[in-house]
Amino acid sequence: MHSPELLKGTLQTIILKLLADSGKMYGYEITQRVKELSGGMLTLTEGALYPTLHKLEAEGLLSTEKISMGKRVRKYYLLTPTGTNTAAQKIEDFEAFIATMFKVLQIKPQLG
Amino acid sequence: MHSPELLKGTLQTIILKLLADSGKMYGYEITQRVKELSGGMLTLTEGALYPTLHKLEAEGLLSTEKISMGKRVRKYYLLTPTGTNTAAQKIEDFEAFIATMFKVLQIKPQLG
DNA sequence: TCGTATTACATAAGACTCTAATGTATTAAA
DNA sequence: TTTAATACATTAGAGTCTTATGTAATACGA
Repeated sequence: MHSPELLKGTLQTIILKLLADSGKMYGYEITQRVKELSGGMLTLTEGALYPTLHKLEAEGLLSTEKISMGKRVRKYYLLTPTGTNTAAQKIEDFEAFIATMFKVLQIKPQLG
Repeated sequence: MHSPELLKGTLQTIILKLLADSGKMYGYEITQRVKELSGGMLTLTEGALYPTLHKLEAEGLLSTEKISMGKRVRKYYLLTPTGTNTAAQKIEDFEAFIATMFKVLQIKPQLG
């Protein structure tokens, strides 16, 4: 991203939405999915991702499953019922934020 | 705003765009204009606004004019040529950010 | 088979941006 | 006359990120 500051506050929303859509994902998978969906415009750094995943788990929004892949252990994250509600709420908040920003900046959403 | 974290990174964009549209404004006027345009959803705190104005001035994006209103002194901020360019760039960055977020979140802009 | 890239987890220091609190002073309105 | 609004400003602290670093398994090409 040209303006990484804009990303602030959106990381939790992104994680929760991806998990809501995909059921369960592990950390590295999330970074790859974001890169793919954004067409390479957005890259999640591990220093941001893992602390956020741990925080969301500590808050009861996510639960984890460890799956052994040979000698390697993958840690899958899943939404809890609370996490599912929060995911929906975060999406709404984001949409409201965008609508407000369009008003304040007096610009219109671009389609396509 | 329900999610004040989302505002992070957008303050400079808001200030520069308002000045681009209005020619010149003073700090308090900016807070009122944002409140008005957002329908009360967004309130700029002075602790965020003034340091940002000073920073933008120090970076050469804004210049100032002090106007005496009786015993009170208003400090008007204006875009420099560089500031005008940066304002346009920040709007573009914001629009690109929104487009990317819609892709990543797999949602669509709401019209109206 | 040896080195490099990728996969996969994680932490820590520091930067940056904001909120909340506080401060000063003028002016308008009740 | 006292409260609200106007108008400037600073500071401590919180929160969220980037950058750097670390460990280790696996895949791939030379």
